[in-house]
Amino acid sequence: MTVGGTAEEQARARVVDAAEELFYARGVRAVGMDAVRSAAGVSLKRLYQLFPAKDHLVEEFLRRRDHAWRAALVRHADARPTPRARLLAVFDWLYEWFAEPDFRGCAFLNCFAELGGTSPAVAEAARAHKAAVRTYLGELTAATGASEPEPLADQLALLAEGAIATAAVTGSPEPARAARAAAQALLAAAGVEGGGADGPAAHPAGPEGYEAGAAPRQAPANPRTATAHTDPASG
Amino acid sequence: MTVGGTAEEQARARVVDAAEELFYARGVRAVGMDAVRSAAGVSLKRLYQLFPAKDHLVEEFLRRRDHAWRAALVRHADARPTPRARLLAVFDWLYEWFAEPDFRGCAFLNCFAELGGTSPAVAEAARAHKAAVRTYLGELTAATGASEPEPLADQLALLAEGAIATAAVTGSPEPARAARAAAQALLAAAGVEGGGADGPAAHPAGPEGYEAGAAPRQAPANPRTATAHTDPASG
DNA sequence: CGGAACGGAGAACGATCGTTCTCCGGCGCT
DNA sequence: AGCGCCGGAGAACGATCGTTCTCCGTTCCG
Repeated sequence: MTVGGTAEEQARARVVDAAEELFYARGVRAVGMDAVRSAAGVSLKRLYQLFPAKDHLVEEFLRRRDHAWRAALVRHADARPTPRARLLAVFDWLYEWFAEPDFRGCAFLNCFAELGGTSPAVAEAARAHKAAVRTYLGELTAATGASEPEPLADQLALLAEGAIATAAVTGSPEPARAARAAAQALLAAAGVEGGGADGPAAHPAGPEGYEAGAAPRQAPANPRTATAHTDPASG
Repeated sequence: MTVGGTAEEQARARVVDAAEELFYARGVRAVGMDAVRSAAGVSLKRLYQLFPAKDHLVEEFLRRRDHAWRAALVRHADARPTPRARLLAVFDWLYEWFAEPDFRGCAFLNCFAELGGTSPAVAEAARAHKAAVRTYLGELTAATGASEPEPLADQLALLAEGAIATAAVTGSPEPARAARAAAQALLAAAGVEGGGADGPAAHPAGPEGYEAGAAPRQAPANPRTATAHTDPASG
């Protein structure tokens, strides 16, 4: 990890990696700059050369997380052959994410809860992230040919959001299953039916049509702690 | 507000009122004990007599919020005549709550995000609150006579949870409407249909059958900042 | 009326945190 | 070799926070 690039880029990457892990696991305010420093293995002086204030580091953390998280989601979903399968794959991906041992909910929701009341920048980052995800779901929904895709996408977004929050507090990945089932019902009610089998609901990802090519691959989806499966990058 | 009871009880109530408002608006760690002290109008000495540590105050805040929030929800929903109307009324009540000017999401989710990673007590409080809400939705769902009430209740709970989170970050109460529509679709798919009109979806509460009697009224649902409507107690 | 217990106001203390500064060893250049 | 610069390690500083302590006016009881 963090190979290539100038020394400064490597240092930045290591710092943001460390910050991401610590901030996500314990919350922003519970993590001191010194903890980031020692986890990243840089000197305090260098840390402040790279990020003149903790706020900058937090914003960079959120920026990176947004890119990596959405890229991983898109990569997983866009590998499916049909629009309906892509939508349902979103919930399969959530299941994998929830099952990761260090899953602790949505980093944006967490930061919003902690800092959104006092930091407009964090509030805006959370809002932008959620809007981007909602936009992606809107595209997937429109592609299904549903009669009214926008309200349906709103509803599917709520299911995903609720699953994330519920999985976080309960510690169980099951909410992803329930959300998937609900999404299926809502799609059916909107006239979007699956061919025969519904694809893999019981286990992670099906073997059908990976590398379908449409994935934007916007961010490198950092290989830190690279997990075996398609790496939900824990956003 | 906070009339009756011994002086100690009044002081406790004022302190928890102040803490609730401050913790909810700004987050727990962003609020010092001194801010609670001056907002509650008690001396620091008395504050520490009542709550020997900040953790105790946080836990009391969550305990009170859980009771008040669920009591307000139950009071609103149980006033409706049919099980199906009660379930949908949950989302109407969410709409009213989201529309309150100082709404900032679910206090339990916020505290979990901020402290759940380091405080097992807070994590457990959040888990218990969500479980209690889910149980209530389960009862309402079972009363509709739906064929498989438990999975359906899971899905409805996800919709409510997602609506709360989405309303918090977007600042709009609309997610409650989207969640209500989705709930209606899921109920219909489960064979639970409304008689004719769906009851009041466009505006707060219908005038039908208040004081239906089944409301547990477990907590006084503190009258602080008493809003005009049925007081969703901002949980 | 005297004194003792009590409560309020806020200073004080120790810890932590974000941020800056100092010191020092190593490296390149002449 | 001698000199100067850069980066690392970590001490230091000021602010804030949770918690405790001190001081002082009031009040209640004999």
